[in-house]
Order: sequence, then structure tokens, then C-alpha cells
Amino acid sequence: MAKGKKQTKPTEAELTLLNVLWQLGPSTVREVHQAVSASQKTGYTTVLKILQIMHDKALVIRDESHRAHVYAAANSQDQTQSSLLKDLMIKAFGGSKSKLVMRALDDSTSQQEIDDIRQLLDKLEQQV
Amino acid sequence: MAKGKKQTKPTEAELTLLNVLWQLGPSTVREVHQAVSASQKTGYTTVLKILQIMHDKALVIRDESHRAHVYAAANSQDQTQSSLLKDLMIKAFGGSKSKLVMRALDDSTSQQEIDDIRQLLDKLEQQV
DNA sequence: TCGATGATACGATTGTGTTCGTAATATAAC
DNA sequence: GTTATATTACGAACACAATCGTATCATCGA
Repeated sequence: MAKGKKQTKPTEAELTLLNVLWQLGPSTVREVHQAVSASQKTGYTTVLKILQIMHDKALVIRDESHRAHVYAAANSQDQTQSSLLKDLMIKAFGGSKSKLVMRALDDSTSQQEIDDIRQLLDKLEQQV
Repeated sequence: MAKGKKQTKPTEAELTLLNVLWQLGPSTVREVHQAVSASQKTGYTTVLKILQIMHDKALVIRDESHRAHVYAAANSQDQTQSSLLKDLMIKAFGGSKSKLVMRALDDSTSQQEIDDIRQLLDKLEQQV
């Protein structure tokens, strides 16, 4: 079934760095720090430390063959998003996916979004 | 617009207790503890302490007119679910609601769930 | 080779979440 | 009223997240 990843849930700071890595691809600490600095002030060693912790947790992989280690997300953005959604589904929606989706859609949903989702539902149905 | 609540985000333990309060309605510490004990072993004073902290944070309200204080969720389950979803949407989906919904739906969605969501979409559309 | 530069490693600090033991307090029973 | 009992209040302990200063180490250029 290809679903059995035990991914530890990234913390908030970790998720911020993952977002950078997904966008930039494999990056050095300096690159990550610069990207993060654009939106918030964070020390270089703070970014370094968090990346090291993430490496311990296997949230990122790193290439140590160069002087400046190159970090990359260990899991895809899709996988991580699914994992986080599943976690929230269990803790706040009693495990019900449709309740979660319905709550997400309950207000201020544009016609465009409605159409997009209908289309996705059609596609899902055909896959069965 | 009725949207401007600044709700602090409940922690995991807090969310567990909120789930109990939403299900049981206003309850004493003992009642909450008993409900929680059904699924996990937790000390009575632990539940008490967390409820007190939640009271400080205004996540619950309490009636102190009786010997045993009666606690109730300060916000509805719907509001809290929306708030948590919005938080995740911002942190993990770049603020895109449709990306979140589509990720939630992308695999292992049952026919029943698909039908339920279609029905909701119909209803949303009629409201326009 | 050696020093300057820039990188990583390490450790300390602070804040918050979670847990629970014990003290203090209020109520009820006798 | 006094004691037993149930409840709240308080504070300590532990774990983890987040931050950063300093120390150490590796590389490159002169």
C-alpha cells in the first residue's frame, strides 16, 4: 500500500525550514538562513542548530562531502502535508476526513474552488 | 463578519480535554477525568491542572458557584476546528485552502465520503 | 606553512508543555 | 464542632522547542 512512513511530526520552526528546502531544493545552511531572513530575523546558528536537530530526527538528509553541508528535505512536501492533515484529522475531527474537509469548506469558499473540487471528486471516482 | 476571535491555539493535551467537554457539555474535573481515563491513564490532578491553565488562557470558562467547579469550552468545536485548520493552512499550505482540501482528498477517499462532500458542495452553491 | 575566513559543533539559557505529589480548603456526616 | 472526604491550589520536576554565544575545525590564499 505504500503508506507506512512513521515520519515524526515537524515542529513549527522545523516546518518553516522545510518549506524553504522544498522551494529551493538542496541548500546550504547559509542559503536557508538567507531565505528565512527575508521574512523573519533569525540567527545563523539557530538555523544551523535546527537543521542539525532535524538531521538527528531524520527529517532532512545531508551531504557532507563539501565543506558546507548541503541539506535536503527527507520527505516530500506532499507526504508531509498528508501526514500533518492526518494528524489533525485524528486529534480534532475524530478521525473523520469528510468532517475535516467539510469544515474547511464551510464558509467563504469561491465558486472556482467549488468547481475545482468537484472536478477532483469526479477524477477520484473514476479511479475506482 | 463575525470572525475576529483571537483564540490561542490549544495544545495537544488541551485539545483532548476540549473534545471531552464538547461531547459531555459542562463538566466537573472528575467527570472530565473519568472520560479521559477511558482511553488513557492520566492523573486526576493532571486534568485539573490543565483545566486551570486553560482557564487562564480563556480556552474554557468555569462556574465556581458549586464546590466542584464546572468547566465548559469557551469556544465551539466548529470555531476551534476552523481555527486549527486555518493555522495548518497557513503554515503548511502557503495559505491555500484548495490545496489543503485537495491534499486531504487525494487518496483513500471512500465513495461515501465523496458523496457527502458533493452534497455539501451543492448546498454551498445554492447559498450563493 | 600559516593565518584569515567561514563553516560546524557544543553547551547554556529561556520558555512552554505535561505530569503529579503534597498542601490547603471547603463540604458533609456524625 | 470535629472529623473524614472530596476538591482546589501550589509548586516542583522533567522533557522538549527555540535561540544564540563561543569554541573548534577545515579550507584556501598568500
